[in-house]
Amino acid sequence: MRAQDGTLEVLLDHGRLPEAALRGGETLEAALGRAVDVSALAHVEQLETRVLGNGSVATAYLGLVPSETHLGGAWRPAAGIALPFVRAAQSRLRAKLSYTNLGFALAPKTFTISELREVYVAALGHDVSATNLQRVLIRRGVLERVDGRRAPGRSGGRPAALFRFASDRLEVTDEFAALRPPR
Amino acid sequence: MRAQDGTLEVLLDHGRLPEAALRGGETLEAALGRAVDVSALAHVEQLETRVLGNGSVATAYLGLVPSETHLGGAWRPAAGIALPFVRAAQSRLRAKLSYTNLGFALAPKTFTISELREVYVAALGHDVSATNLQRVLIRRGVLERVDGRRAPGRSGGRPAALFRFASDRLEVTDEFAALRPPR
DNA sequence: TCAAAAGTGTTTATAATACACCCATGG
DNA sequence: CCATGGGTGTATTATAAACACTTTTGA
Repeated sequence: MRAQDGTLEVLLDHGRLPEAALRGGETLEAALGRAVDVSALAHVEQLETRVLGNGSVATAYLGLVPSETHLGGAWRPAAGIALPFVRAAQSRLRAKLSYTNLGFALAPKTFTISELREVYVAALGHDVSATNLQRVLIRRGVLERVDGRRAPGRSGGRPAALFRFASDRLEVTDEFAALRPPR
Repeated sequence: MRAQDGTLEVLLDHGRLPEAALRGGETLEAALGRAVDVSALAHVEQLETRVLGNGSVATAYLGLVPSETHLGGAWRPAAGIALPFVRAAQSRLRAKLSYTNLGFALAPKTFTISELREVYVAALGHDVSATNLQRVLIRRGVLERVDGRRAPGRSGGRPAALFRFASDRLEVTDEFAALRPPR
């Protein structure tokens, strides 16, 4: 999946999810490597395994492509795809954006808060305040300032500060609000 | 897994996790039914699928047994078991207790807050305040009062009110504290 | 009447949202 | 100098932990 122009998209192959058959002795990840170009994926995680109608067993993965990475193929808006695996991927993504640093896998290396906001809006499917997004992620230590500023467009405006994710590996940045251990 | 006498336990079969081979065309759940008595499980969910050393593919499930349900076999404290599947199950359980009503699958049908506290302590691995546990779960609508009280023991004390879980199916009762949609 | 266990009232802490206002730039 | 987009300061809200205190029982 990727967040492009405010929309969450899925890469399809002839109208289906990309797939590859498991060869004997091989790891699941090795088979995944034949289905997609994993070098383009900033994050991969396993979803559900199910027995399909034809009796074969399928294990689905969620792979995330940063918006600056080019990965050719038929990208389609995730909202229009009713496959259970795609639903599962969307809901997993939405949840993890809330309590981990997973945004790193969708955003470019450096970005303005406005650009990051657009990524979160695409993935979460609801509006996000740039002001609060910045403060939450800074407080959690997920975002870092980067030198320089983005020049404003033709219509003016204050130049935007640049940020990056402090880590490019999945980290749980926040415990759940409820039932945390006593001090 | 089950929470028994303040300890989280795993059911083993000859020192291993119970397992069954998948027969052609069969669902994964059907195979699961040959590995364990699923009628004793109040909740089942899939964990990870991995290729084992011998080249076979294994899909692990987490099944929860209420503490009042008798399910014979070799129950062992989960803390002493280093298997990756068991670790994954524990951490999944801990997380879901925080933001869902999953406690219904470990607790008896009706219980006092003290008894429920013991279940949560076993599963979470840290102390839990009965006072706050009650208030959080009541506020969320997860717990309901039940008529009657539990008589105190020999040493006296106020009789405890009885409660039950409002639902016996998994429900997400609380959004994550962060990044929730605007009103 | 005292110890034990259960439960309530109230304060405190934390972390998010909401919103008014200030800053920097292009035309 | 004003429209535009970026950013900060501060108030409000939500939710849970902490803790003092009250209730109800057995002996």
